[in-house]
Amino acid sequence: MATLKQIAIFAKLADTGNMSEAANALALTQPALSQQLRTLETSLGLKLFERVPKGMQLTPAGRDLLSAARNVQNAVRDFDDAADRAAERFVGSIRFGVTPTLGPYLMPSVIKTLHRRYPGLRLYIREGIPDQQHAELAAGELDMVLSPLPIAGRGLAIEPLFREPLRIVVPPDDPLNERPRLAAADFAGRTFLTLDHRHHYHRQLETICGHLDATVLADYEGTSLDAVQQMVGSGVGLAI
Amino acid sequence: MATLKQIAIFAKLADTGNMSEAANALALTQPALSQQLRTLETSLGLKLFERVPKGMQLTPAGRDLLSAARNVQNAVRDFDDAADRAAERFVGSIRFGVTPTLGPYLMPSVIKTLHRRYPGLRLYIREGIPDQQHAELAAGELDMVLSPLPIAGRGLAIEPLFREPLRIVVPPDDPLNERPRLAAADFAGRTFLTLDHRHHYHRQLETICGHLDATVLADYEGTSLDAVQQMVGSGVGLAI
DNA sequence: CGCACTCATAAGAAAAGCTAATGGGAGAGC
DNA sequence: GCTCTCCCATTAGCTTTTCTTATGAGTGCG
Repeated sequence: MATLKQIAIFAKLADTGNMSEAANALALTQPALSQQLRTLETSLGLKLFERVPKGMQLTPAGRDLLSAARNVQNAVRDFDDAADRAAERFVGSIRFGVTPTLGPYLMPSVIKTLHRRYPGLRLYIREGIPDQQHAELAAGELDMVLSPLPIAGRGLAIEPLFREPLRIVVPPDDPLNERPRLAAADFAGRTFLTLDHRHHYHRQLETICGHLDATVLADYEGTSLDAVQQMVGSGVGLAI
Repeated sequence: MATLKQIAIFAKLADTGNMSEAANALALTQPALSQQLRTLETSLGLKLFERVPKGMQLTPAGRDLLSAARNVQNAVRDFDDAADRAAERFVGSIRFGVTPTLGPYLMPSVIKTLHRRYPGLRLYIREGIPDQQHAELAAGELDMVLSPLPIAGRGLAIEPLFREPLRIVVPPDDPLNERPRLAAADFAGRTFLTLDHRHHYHRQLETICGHLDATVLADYEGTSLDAVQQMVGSGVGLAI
């Protein structure tokens, strides 16, 4: 029997035409998505996608099924909405903590959507260090938090939203740009910029630099990724 | 996140108002259904049913959600139907083996439904002993089989449909009818009627009679449950 | 001819789900 | 008023499913 997850995978894959991309968008890994798709195709008894070298392409049968799949997703969304209304969630105020590494990029559209769908909702958004916000969450000073995983959750409801690959930021005149492919050794001795050291991001970076024989620049700890990127542009160091 | 199984449980429970009954109809046990319902109510953040002494009664919130739940089920059914059409299943002929213990009671409505929804389908129905039909299935002489579980499946696709409790059949003038409650010892020395000994049902009965210190009547092996019931009525023995 | 991008597969680990057994509470009947 | 009976809830252990990490294999491109 088809599951909701399989239907979500089917729909997202039809949108992206790319397994890895669809998997990231659904907070899964590519093999997990591959398996689920195979399970779905087997249980339906038909092939939904043609595997072409550059990705996945809907078969005629897949095209026929896609609208039915979206209908299912809409029906589920309506169900959830009805539950939200019945529980009278999304009225009153919600105190929402976001991390500076994600907030500036996601919140604008989130705020817009929430305002449109829940006019009775007042949203208080506060940026801050994840660890501190987790403490505030536990203390009841925040209602929810948008934060990088993993989180040590003690009684928290955690919902993975998506996965996102890390990328290295290199200034335009850097010799690394000449290299066709980068290996770990290429970064030996280089310096990386970071955010405030209490960020999850900072600890990740230290781990990575340990593997790379690179150092973390201690002088400056920015609070926004944009600032860090600017500094990379002026040649102070690299960033991730 | 709500799952399709939880939505099915919600809907069936609203129909029956009784957990055990809903569980049987969904081929589950009562605790499994109870857990899933609790998970659903928790994740929705609201109580769907009021637990009253005589069963489960929809709350106002539950009533609001019920139609949305049915919409989801309809959307899924449409999806499956679209898959069936795309795969061109249900055209041509299907050879369908049924066991005599289930066939006479289920097939009439099944046949009607299939004819209505798939006019292009020709259905050949054959009654027979489960073991023999399993062999025919493996040999490609049958396409599908309706049969009691469990089945030793070697490459078969098995779909549990429902659970059904066993009941004891006692003739009207039997002293057992006087007893308010029956214990295993009450059946010591009694005789039970059975079907053909190759039925799964027969083996079940032998196991049960072993526990009860009762005997299985060897003289007659009927082929239909109705016949057995008739014989119980004429005082030949008991049945299950 | 190797590189870079796909998706598929395998093995081990983690999580979810199920069953069987049991408990507890509220009516119904004697 | 007491017991019986019919509910649903809970627990513990097991089975099944699902995920992740690591790896393979095919195809177009420079």
